[in-house]
Amino acid sequence: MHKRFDHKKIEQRWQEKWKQDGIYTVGERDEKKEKEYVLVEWPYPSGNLHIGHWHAFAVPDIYVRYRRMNGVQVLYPMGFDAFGLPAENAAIKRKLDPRAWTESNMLYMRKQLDSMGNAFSWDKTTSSTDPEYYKWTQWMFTKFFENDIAYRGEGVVNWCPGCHTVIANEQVQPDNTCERCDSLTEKKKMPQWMIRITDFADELIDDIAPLDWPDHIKESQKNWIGRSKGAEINFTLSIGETVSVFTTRPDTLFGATYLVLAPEHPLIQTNKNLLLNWEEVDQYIKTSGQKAEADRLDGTKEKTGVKLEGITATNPVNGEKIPVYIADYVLAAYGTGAIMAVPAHDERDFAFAKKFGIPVKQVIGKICGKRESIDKHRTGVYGLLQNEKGEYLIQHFKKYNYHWLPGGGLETGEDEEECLMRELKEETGFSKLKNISKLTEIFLDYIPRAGNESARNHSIIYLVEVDSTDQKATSLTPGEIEQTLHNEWVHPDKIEEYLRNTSIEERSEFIRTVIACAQGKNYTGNGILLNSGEFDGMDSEEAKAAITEKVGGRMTCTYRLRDWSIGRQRYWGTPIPIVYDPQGKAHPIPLEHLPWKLPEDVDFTPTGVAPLAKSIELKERTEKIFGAGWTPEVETMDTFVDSSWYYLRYIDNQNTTEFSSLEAQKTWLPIDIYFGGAEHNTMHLLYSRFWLKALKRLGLSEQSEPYTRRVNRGLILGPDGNKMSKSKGNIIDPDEQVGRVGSDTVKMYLAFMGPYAEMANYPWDMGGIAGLRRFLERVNGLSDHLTDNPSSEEKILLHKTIKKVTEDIKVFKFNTAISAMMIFVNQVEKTGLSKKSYEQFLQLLAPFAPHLTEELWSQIGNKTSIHNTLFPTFDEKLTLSETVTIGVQINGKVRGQITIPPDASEAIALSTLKKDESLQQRLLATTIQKVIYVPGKILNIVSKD
RNA sequence: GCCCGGGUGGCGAAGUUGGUAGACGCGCAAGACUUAAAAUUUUGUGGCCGCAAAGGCCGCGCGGGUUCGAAUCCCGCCCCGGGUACCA
Repeated sequence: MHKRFDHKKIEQRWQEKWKQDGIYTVGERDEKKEKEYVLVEWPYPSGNLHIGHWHAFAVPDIYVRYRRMNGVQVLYPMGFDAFGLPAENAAIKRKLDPRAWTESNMLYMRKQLDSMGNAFSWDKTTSSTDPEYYKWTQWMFTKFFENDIAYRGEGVVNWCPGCHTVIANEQVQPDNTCERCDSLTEKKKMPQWMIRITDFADELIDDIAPLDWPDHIKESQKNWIGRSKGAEINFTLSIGETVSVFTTRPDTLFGATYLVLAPEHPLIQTNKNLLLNWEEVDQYIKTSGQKAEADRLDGTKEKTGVKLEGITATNPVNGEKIPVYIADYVLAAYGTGAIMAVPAHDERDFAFAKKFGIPVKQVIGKICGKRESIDKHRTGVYGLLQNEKGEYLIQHFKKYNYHWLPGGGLETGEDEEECLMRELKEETGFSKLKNISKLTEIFLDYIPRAGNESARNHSIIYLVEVDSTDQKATSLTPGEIEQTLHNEWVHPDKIEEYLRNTSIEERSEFIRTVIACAQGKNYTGNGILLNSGEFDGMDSEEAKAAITEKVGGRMTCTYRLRDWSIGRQRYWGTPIPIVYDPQGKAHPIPLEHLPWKLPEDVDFTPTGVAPLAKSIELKERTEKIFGAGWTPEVETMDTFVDSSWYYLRYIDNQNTTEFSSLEAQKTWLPIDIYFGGAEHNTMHLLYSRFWLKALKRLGLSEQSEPYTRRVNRGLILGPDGNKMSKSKGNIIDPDEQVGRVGSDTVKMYLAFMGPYAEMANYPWDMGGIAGLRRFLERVNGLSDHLTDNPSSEEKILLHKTIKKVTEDIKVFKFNTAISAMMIFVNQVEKTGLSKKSYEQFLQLLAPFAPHLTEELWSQIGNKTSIHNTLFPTFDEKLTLSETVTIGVQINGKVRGQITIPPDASEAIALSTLKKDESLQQRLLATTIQKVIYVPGKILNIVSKD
């Protein structure tokens, strides 16, 4: 029965009681219990909790409470990531003190967080802006500095010439202008505080494997680091300099037809006097300097570049003189900032070479490679043309697409081979073809035909020998090479062996490659070397090392990952704890002077000078402590630094002598589950993983991976299906919702929207939340259905429900857990339930609706909290069904159903089937050919009319 | 562009070691209660054909394939979202 309740009163009563009794206080580690560290990403105190915060914190609380009720000591801390740009912007715009603004926000948001009624471990809280926190951020930085993990280097920034300052990527508009003053911004190299994360790149990749993370997150991390193995090879320039290039494909060195330097490459500036077209080059450097990296790498845009007139390079492997270009598709920060370009085997080089008329030289051949669309050339005939050297050229003959279909090709009196030979000659222009023979045939596809039937089609590969006197077969002109670029000559023994030993799938793959070739794409895979002197016939992989060795290069790895630039010319951040002596040398600030506090006498209006440089107090403080002429570092740290170690502070937040004791780390780490948004899957996760590894290297931690498990959640959208934003006016205010329907309802609605660990988008639905409120009101009325004569069905249903809820919580499918409880309530409202079942049901619901269940729990006379009871368990025997209804299919179409025991034999299934009249009628009309019976799943009768 | 996700009724979704597609909730429709409305409650509810029942056909972004059987596996596309190194 539906029964309204006063959620405000209930929530207030129990939140106060819980606080009073401290039931969620973690305190010391209780060794009698299992531990679980559940972490959620700490919020930025923007001023108001939004509904996304509820989704992020209230829903995992279900899991936390479930684990608590399993007797686990759960750590579920919360704090604030409170440094950052918004506070500073508020300060500039509204003339507020960033600290005052931030602290009042935190105070208010703390109240809002309390309204969730979560089992937060508030006794372990911390905040990045607390001097007792950033003291340790600074201290760790000084340790990194002393151990060469942090260093003064060069980084690329967005420079706004109008504001005379560095601006964030976010402040750069799509047309590369500054959002504040509309000046055209540029990329500028500046001295920067850097962290040597690249030193840890291998560990960061290799240690991912054992983690219990979704594969796609591991994948993005690996891709972000982007380790590629390759070689560094030196090319000598005609001006006497040497350029080192990085290539992942040293095996293609014979195919290098030009060299490309990044526009920022240092050799260009040092040799500008030798360039015959310096003005043009200089102009190009300036233009590309304005482009965003993503634009430079955009494969759909036309490649740009400038030839360096007056310079050539020598290919070390064959002495060929090749031209040198600068082009912005080469990045200064990646590899050596210079590449050898092999247009035949790299798509970008190919596009560039085509545009600039540079020769294309093919040096790799292979049978299978990159997949391309097969829609246009689904089927047809493929010839392997064999030249006098005995090599094969794979050729796809489009003209014959329909040759083997009824009504195609054949002329009177011709057999298939004669027909093919005649048409091949017409198609290829080869006049002297001989000895055609069928080599293999491959099922490629079904192709639709007029009417309903489809024809299974063959693709057929013929071996066609080309007469050696046929000029065309032995010397293709450059134009023809361009045209049939990726029809590859392949060594004969390889191809025959390949075709003999491959599966249908691999042969299909082969055909697809052939099709790709016919479409004029270039080939970027591995293969067998051609046109490569003494290396001809060698396998790509083998050739990589061999060629590198021959030219005196070295095998090496390079990473897409760059060192982490952490300096910010901003006020509201952790001050970088460095002072400079009168000679300008950097010194770390010793622990006794930490926290090195943010000065307060600072004007943050952007004037082109870092805000801290304007502080007289900071300057005086520095001189007072370190001596006359000493100056402070005026940059603050990237906020990603603050959030790289907060989980270490939570577990030892009162420690005044260490950032986090080894003992605390041993006790609580690693974090068992880290809930968070997909937006943090690459950078934050990588930075914080790095941080722990760096600490370990310095002996400050014994751990090497912080997060055992990572779970991403989806995104809550506005009721209109769009992302919530002020301008769209579709923001759902959680306070308003909680005031209207209560915290339990909001929490359960968020949990009910969809599976939690799924990165989907969920629009807010006002009707949907009303449904959850109704459910809770029915739960509130459930005590009216108590009966002294419970049925056995009721008990079975309860145990099935416990089982379902338990299993679903473990995999964060709170939506289906709730649905199971709804089914339970729907049923027992009709049939009644025992007091014992009622109690167990409340316990089952307690993690989802902590306030209401606590209230009802006390109403039936319990004196202690429901949240300190043990979660119900189920009896497996009671959850097993005696019968199951399965579908009956006839030729794969569902025609009825039968009810039989789950483990019934096929004979029983069939005899049951015979009792069903309408099914029996159908079967009598046909001849049964085959019976497929999967117990508990399906009975399928395959028959023929 | 590149990397990583997502796409199933009017809506949120269930169902994935291939086995009755649409549980549960919302919405909608009809009935009960009520002077009336709200609330509550009962029943129905993927689409099309059919008065109805029976039944049939079609349906999981699109196009193909494998299979006795495909939302699920394979191939090729389209659309939407997140990240892209100074937003956090």
